[in-house]
Amino acid sequence: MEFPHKKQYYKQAKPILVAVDCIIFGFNQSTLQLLLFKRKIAPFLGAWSVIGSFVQEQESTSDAAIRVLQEHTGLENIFLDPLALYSDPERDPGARVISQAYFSLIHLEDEALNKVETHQARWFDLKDTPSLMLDHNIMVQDALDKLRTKARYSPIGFELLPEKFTIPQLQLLYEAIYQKELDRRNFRKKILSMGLLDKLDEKDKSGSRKGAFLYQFNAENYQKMVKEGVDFIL
Amino acid sequence: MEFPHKKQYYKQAKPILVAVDCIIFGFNQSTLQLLLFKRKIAPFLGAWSVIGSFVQEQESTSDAAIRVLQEHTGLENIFLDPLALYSDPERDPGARVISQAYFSLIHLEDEALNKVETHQARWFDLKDTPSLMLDHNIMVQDALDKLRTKARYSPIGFELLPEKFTIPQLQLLYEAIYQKELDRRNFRKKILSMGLLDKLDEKDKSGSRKGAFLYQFNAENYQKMVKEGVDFIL
DNA sequence: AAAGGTAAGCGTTTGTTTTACACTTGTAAA
DNA sequence: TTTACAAGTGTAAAACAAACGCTTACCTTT
Repeated sequence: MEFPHKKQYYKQAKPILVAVDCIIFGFNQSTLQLLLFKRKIAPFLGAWSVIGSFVQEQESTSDAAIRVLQEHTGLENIFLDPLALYSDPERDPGARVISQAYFSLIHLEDEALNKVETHQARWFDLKDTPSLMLDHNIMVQDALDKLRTKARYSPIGFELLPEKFTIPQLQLLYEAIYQKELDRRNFRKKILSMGLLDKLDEKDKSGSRKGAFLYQFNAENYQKMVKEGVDFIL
Repeated sequence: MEFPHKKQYYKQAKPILVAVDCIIFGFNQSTLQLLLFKRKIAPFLGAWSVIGSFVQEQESTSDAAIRVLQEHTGLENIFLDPLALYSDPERDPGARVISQAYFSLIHLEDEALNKVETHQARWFDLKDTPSLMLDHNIMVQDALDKLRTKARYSPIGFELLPEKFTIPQLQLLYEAIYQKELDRRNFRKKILSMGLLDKLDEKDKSGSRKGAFLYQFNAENYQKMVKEGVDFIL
């Protein structure tokens, strides 16, 4: 079916500015980090905010989110999860703007750290986050809630760690997400029983004299589990 | 802070038409039902679609969803859960329109049934759903997936049943959602152990000679559970 | 008035998962 | 070669889930 004259339909409706905002979490040693940058346009010029942009005419909101992440941080191939649409008519005093928020988790390796810093973005320890403009504080809180929920039924941890990681590292991450301590032995047992980790021959000795074996996430098995509808509750 | 001249900001950005669509599920005896209506504007005049509308200048998307549900069905005080934002530039050949979908569950009592039918909307058995316009088929599928997921960690069942209901009724509902049979005795045990049901003195004798006791959902206990972070996995 | 049929409701047994906690191992530094 | 310390293994008790047999209430049929 062809619609050569798009403009003829929906004349009575009033268009609205649409933006995307990305709440990006990273994990470093034992703390969650949040990616922020200094706003470059008025109003709120110079205020801290999460990374965002307006949605252009020929892109979906997820395309826009991918684009803006690339523009502001140089990062690519990052998985973005829709968080919520923020649409209060009064949320932005600059204009009627609705914003689709996305959230994402990334490996905090040296590369990611450096790329980001050369693009006017900055990592903050989640506990030292400055006050953000507009409703961005709420977005971050919502993203945290969603992160915790999501961590219960999806192997989210692996998105936040480097390709090779140790079990104690993985545990620290879950402890940071849930904000509570877990039993070392039970954690190991449970996570290994899922069959999602491939043990490597290498050890990481940065954490102890003995050193801890490195593991890799087995994405193939994970796909199988998802297909079979298996739960991933930690 | 005052911004008397809203128009001066964000000049470079291009506004987009924003719509809401509501995927409304009901439950009747033992089958899930879907609320649809015949579209009244071009393009796709006369096609079956879920209930929707454009978002107006001074309302949030959730306000718009509540409004449109009221306008099309006469129903009020319905809980609407955000589903997803559909933003593909090509999704509507009539214009660039993005749509925030909501989904909701309602009690299928006589009142709701009748109200709806006098407002040009119609209930379909989920299995007999006609093909829908645009991406509405996808929305319905996404809503179903979300319904199943949500049913795992939230006492969603109670939204779909009348105020007073029997345990066998509740079980039929869960069986319709999960599409599989559950053990009568274990279901009863588990659901009662949660402390979310208040037993009444009345019986409903429509289903059997013996009759089944009616129960009510205890919203207060549920709030407590949510606050304490307890899971509700069925 | 008694017998029969049927869904509602209750309890027990068995197997699995979670929790709690004690002990052993490997390695760099003293 | 001893020490310190995180990494890693094992096990018993408790809680939970799955499977399934039996009893109860009440209408219908005879």
